[in-house]
Amino acid sequence: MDKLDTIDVAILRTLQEDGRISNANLAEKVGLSASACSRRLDILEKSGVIRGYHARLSNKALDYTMTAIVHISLSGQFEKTLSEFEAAVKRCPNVLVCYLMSGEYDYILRVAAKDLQDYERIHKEWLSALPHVVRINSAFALREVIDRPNIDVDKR
Amino acid sequence: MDKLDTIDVAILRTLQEDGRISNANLAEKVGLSASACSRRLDILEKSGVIRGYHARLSNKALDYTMTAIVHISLSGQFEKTLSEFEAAVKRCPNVLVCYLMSGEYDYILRVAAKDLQDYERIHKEWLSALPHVVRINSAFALREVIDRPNIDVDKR
DNA sequence: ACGAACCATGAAATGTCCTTGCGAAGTGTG
DNA sequence: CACACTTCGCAAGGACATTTCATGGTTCGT
Repeated sequence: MDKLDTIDVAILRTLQEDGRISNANLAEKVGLSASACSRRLDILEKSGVIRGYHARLSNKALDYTMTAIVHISLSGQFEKTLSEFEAAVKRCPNVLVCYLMSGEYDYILRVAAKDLQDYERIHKEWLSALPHVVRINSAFALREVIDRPNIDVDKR
Repeated sequence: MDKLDTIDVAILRTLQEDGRISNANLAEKVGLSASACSRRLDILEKSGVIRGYHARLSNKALDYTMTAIVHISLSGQFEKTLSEFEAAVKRCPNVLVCYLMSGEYDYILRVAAKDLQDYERIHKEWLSALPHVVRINSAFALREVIDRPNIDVDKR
């Protein structure tokens, strides 16, 4: 993808807000004909600027009301240690986010659980079983203040 | 929404993976006629189980390659203190996630930046300006190991 | 300046899709 | 059994997506 012009950004911004808008409505919003809009969208998808479309589900409706932030330290920073840990953590379905970090802890995880009892199970079955871990620190989210899927494209 | 049956879960799982699939293809995948599928989808959307559809953009393509995790402590836990802080943090477009937490820090933020210089600007213009803050701790993500939009619906 | 190559566009056409109405089949209850 | 209730599939009409094609604008090199 060479570069994004004003219309591309408008398309991205619109699809960020409503990923299921029809091509016809999208075209009208960004001031293009349907055909031109369809072609540009095709390019944006194929070039990788748009990585996919996803339904955002209500965790509440799915009974996942609890979010835990878990800080983890490993016994070393060797590449083998890291990759073994990462392979294991990827297998846990309750881990939604995992970053290798600079700073005090090596990894930060966001874990979804149904309730405290469910988290206890996850901690026992998954987190405790992760290799090379020397320290785990769990904290629980009391309230979700912000949860944006992406940064607003306007601000790029 | 009363409860989700097997077909509902199949619909949700499919839309989580491909939020822009046509109703006809979706119907075929879950083993329903297009009309029945369209009606069920309508119910799932209106009842709030599906909170929206969003295009997932390439942060790389948008030049947002840097992720910072910011821990923040406030001077108190009074409701007024919290709500003033939250109102302010919501205005910063670079803050993608913000949780009120139990534990050592009061809030955890995920912040998107273009590079270290951009983060310095965000820190100066936004984070330092947040009210009631007594401690800020920034750590940077070296690698994104996992980034799932939702928990896999199968595992509920 | 001129023409060729290139690119993005809008209009039109065609095939597909979405939604609504309708009747039928299944389920639970009095 | 009879009734209410729900969900289904089918069909039809209108909306939509995508391809084709001709046009206008821009960028080159001569």
